[in-house]
Amino acid sequence: MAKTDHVPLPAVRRLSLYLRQLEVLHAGDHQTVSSKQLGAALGISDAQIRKDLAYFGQFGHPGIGYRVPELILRVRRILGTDKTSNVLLVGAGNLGRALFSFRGFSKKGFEIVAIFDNNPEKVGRVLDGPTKVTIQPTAEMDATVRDHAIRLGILAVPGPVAQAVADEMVSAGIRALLNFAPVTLQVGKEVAVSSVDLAVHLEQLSFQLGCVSG
Amino acid sequence: MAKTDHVPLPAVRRLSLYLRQLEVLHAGDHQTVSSKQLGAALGISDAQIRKDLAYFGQFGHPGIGYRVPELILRVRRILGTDKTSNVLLVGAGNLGRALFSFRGFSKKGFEIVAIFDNNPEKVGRVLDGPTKVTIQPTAEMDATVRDHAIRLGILAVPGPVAQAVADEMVSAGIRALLNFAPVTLQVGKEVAVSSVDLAVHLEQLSFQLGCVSG
DNA sequence: TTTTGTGAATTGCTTCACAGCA
DNA sequence: TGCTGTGAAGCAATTCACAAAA
Repeated sequence: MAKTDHVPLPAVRRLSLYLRQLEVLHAGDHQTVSSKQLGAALGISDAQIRKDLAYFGQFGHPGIGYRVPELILRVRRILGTDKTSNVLLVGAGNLGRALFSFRGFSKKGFEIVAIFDNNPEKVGRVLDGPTKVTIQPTAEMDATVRDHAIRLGILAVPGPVAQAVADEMVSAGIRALLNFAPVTLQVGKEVAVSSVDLAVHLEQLSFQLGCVSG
Repeated sequence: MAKTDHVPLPAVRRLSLYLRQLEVLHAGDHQTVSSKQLGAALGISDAQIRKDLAYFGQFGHPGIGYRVPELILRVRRILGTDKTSNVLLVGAGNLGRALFSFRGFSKKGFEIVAIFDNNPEKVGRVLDGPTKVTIQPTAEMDATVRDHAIRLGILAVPGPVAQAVADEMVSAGIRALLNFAPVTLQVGKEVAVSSVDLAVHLEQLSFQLGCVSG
C-alpha cells in the first residue's frame, strides 16, 4: 500500500489542510479535484500536493484528478480520524470552557468526554457544550482515562502549573498533548506534544510587520 | 549591526521561544545563560540557538554566554515588541471573549483596544478584561483602526464568515492577522497571516499516535 | 576552560520536468 | 489534452567542528 517510512512532518500538517478543503468541496458537491485546484485554494503548489499524497499511497487518477469522497475517507484513515477519539480537557477557565463549547470537533472525529480542574468552586459543575460534562478533580484522572480509553489530552491551565499537570496526564496514560500554556513541556518521547502559544503567534506577526515598515 | 537579509522563518519562531525562556530566567535572577543551557530547557540544539541569534547580530560573550537582561531587550526590539502594539479583535463569541480576558498579552507588548461583533445583542456591551472595552459594530472599524493606529488584528469568527470579515479588516488598514477560523484566508501579500486551527493540531497528534500503536 | 560565531558539510524539503496513463 | 506520480535538481535549514575570545 503506502511507503509509510519517513514522511516529512510538514507534509502531515498539510494533509489536515487538504482534508479541510476537501470537506468544503464535498459540501459543494464537487466530485473530483485536481492538485492544481486544491493548491490554488490553499496557496500551495500542485507538485507539493501530489508529492505529499504520494507519501501515503496512490490516490489520484491521471487525466481526472482526485475523487473527493474517496480521498476524504483515505486521508481520515491516515490521520486516524476515521474513528472518533475520546479527548480529555484539563483547565476549566475561560479558554478551557471556550474550547469545550466549540462545536465542530465532533465532526472532525474528536470528542471531549471529560474535564478536569482542581478549583473546588468548579469541581462538580456541569458544562454544556456538544454534550454535558461534569468537572472532575484531577485525582480521578487515572480512572477516567482508563475507563474511556483516552489517549489525547488538551492542556488549558496557567503556565506555572502546566508542567505538573502534564506530568499527571502522562502518568494517567495520556500519550498526546495539545498544550495552550506558554511553556515548553518536558515529556518523554513516547508522548507527542503540540503547542499553541498566542504570544508566539503575535510576535511572529509583529516581526513581519517590522520587516516592511517602521 | 546585523545581516537582516534573509532569515529562515523557523528562526523567527524560535526567537519567541528564546524570549519566553529568557523571561523565566530573568524572573529567577539568572544574569547569564549559555546556548547549551537555553537549548536544554527548550529541546533545541545549542548550535541552532547560536546560529539563530547570529542572524540578527552578535549578542554573546565567549566563555560567558549571553547576558539575560541585555538579550531580552534586544530580542524584543527585533520582534518589535519593545513598544506596545494596539490590537483589535473581531468576534465576541466564546473564543473571542476568552482571548480578550487573557491577562498576559500586555506583558508581551500587545493590548486589545477594540472589539467588533455584528450580533445586535452584543454590540454596546462592555467586556471586562485587562481593560474595559465596548463591543462595536464592524461598520466602525475604519475609524477605530485609524484613530488607534492599529495594524494587528485577531479573527475569532465562525469559518463561513471569516473571509468576508478578513477583507473588511484589511480594507480598514489591518496588516497582520491572527486567524482562528478553520479556513485558508486569501489576502494580498502585503498582509501577514498566522493561523491557529485546533482541528489541525488535534489531527497532527492523532497521526502521531497512530504511528506507534493501533 | 568555557563558550561564542561561523564556514563547511549534511540533512531535509520543495520544485522541476517529464514519462505514463486516461 | 489533462493530470498524476516520481526521479533528479535545487534550495533551505540544521548540524558539525573549530578558530578566536574571555
